[in-house]
Amino acid sequence: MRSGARRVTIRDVAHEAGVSITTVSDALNGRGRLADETRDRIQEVARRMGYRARASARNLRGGRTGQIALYCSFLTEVPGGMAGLGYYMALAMGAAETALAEDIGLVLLPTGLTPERLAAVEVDGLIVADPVMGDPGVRAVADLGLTVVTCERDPTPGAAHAGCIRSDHRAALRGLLEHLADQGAGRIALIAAGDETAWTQELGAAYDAWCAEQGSPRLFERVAISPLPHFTAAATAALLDAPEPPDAIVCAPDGGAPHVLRVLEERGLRVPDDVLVAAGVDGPLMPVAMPPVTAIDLAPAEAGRRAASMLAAILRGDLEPGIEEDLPTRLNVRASTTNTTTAEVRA
Amino acid sequence: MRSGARRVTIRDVAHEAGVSITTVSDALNGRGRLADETRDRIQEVARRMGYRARASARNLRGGRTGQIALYCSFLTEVPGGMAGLGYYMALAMGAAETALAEDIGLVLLPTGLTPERLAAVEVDGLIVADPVMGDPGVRAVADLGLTVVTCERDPTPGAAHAGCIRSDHRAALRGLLEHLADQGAGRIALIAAGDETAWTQELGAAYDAWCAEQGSPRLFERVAISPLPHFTAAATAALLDAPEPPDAIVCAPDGGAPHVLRVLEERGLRVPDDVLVAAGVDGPLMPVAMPPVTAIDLAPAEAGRRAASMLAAILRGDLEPGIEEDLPTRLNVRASTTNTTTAEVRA
DNA sequence: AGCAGATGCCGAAACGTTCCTGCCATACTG
DNA sequence: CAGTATGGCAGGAACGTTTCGGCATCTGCT
Repeated sequence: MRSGARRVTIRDVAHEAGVSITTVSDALNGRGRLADETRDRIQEVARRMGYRARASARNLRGGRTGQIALYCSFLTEVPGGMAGLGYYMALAMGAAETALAEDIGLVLLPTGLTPERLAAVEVDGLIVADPVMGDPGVRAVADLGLTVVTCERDPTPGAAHAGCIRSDHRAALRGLLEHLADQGAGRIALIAAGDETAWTQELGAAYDAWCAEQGSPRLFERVAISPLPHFTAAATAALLDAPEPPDAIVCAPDGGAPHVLRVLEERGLRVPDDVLVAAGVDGPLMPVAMPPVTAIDLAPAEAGRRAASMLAAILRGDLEPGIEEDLPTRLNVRASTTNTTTAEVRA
Repeated sequence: MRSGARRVTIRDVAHEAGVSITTVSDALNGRGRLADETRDRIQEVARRMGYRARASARNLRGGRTGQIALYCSFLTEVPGGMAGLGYYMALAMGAAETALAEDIGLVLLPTGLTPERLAAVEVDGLIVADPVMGDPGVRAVADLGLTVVTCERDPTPGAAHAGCIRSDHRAALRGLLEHLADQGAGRIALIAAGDETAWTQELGAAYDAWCAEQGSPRLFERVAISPLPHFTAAATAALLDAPEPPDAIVCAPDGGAPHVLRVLEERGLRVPDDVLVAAGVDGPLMPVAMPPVTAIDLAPAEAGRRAASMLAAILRGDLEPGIEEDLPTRLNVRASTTNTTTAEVRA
């Protein structure tokens, strides 16, 4: 407990090094005109004394806050706010990791924040995960002039943010559909949430394109995201009760696939023998389901890392606003869509 | 985009109200000696102008940061860092919500932080979720004099923090064991992680006490937390292969129960008819497993809220350090431990 | 009237940075 | 050799807030 030891300030360093405060600041921040020898010496002294610039002073002077926030837009749509938690936690951890490495704090914004409350948060920028079309909170912070980087495009008409990390979900779904077709499926059904996010929109578009191209039937069920178990089960039942039921079911929403499995089991249908099942979002549930479920790995931690990195670069001025970055996804093939092997395969 | 509009400062309010800066500060913070009429008038002016004290200035002056951090100690033990994500996300959201209501930002600390890096984070206090015995990061911040509130006690010998939110896991496990006994189980096995956290320690102690008291056999398997699927399956197999296998299995680690179910299914054992199964941590997986799994609801969101609230109160000086608060848990009984009904029951 | 204490408000320092400006050398130019 | 550029550093204002101490004015009391 050496809390009595007063924190070392820039003044202490200047005194110790026998130079002025200005010189110390310039030396540490790489500004000004200094002799290399002086710069090195001051950096050494600062390191030895354990000096760290105080964030509040720097921010006060610079008009910044040194903080970015993470706002999970899609989560607010869920009354309980508790769907896809694993996905968002992974994203948050990735973002926190990268932000901290840049000396930026990642503050977590809870779900269900009013736009006013959201606008009152003191941050330099915002990462919006899965922006929902027309989210009033996102609009509020954008109107405020806050720098925003989204994970997935903002489907709101006219919305333009500083940056975006996105994946090619059309290609990803297409890859999955091709895999299912390879395994012999001809009547592939898709269960997806409404079209509030770019992700769900792209899935729907890719599915429609595939059906048109292959001349295969369009077996598409939209489900509300909450309560997921009930709606997913109902959608599955509806698909199975149709005159010509599917021989493969892709369940897009995070955590929905187990409910599909349950309904199939109740009806005595075997997976993958009678029906193939795949999930749109990989997560801890998928490899442990019975059978393990083929799923698209959206790499949420990497998305968080890249979003934080991009936001930091834009705030620093190293990157022009208005950019997009592509994040590759991966198809994790598991037993639910293959009977030749139960081992996990990378595709 | 009215980012051009300069932010309104205390000086603007003072000028508008025709008083000094000091008077405005006193009026808004409830300090100083002011006529009630003056105080009300200034507050009204400030409200009308949309004034909010700038955090960095306040913090610079006050020597605070206005931030608290959340550190998930148990997560660092997992190489992938990805176990129990749902639990921690719920906790984080609860904490963020309450912190923000107190005008405190909750900054998320990523897993795998070195103690030095952790100590360099600028915050007034720290919430440590599930402190692991001897966590060097926790020790580092405690030595620094940071105020720490833990969720669950810190099992490290000699560790004493400012506050603690804890649940009576002995009673909770005892309640579960009694429920299982009521359902006819006589040979109840426990699968739990090592004894690094207070939670796992209490579970072990409660289980031992129960066995001794009931004279029932002690069927206790400790599993490493990662990779959970493999170890849980192995532990289940070991229990079943014993000369006298259990008729009920309690799987404590978050997300472990489905693996128990899988092994049972592979062996042709029916749940709950042949073996009862229960989980130590409720979560989104449990109600959707096949069959739905009875589990102890640890109320992580509420734990987060209370921890943030307690930490804020201590930092404010409204609460003496050294307190503990009890958080009740709830047993969610589901089909995996009852054949009379499949509906979820509250106990 | 004179004095003590209470009441109501204000001036200015301080928190720790960053950065604009200025000063003094020295080197270079014509 | 005067004039000018440039390298190397320091002074000090500014960021917006809190807070200590102080200055009036007013009230009540002797």
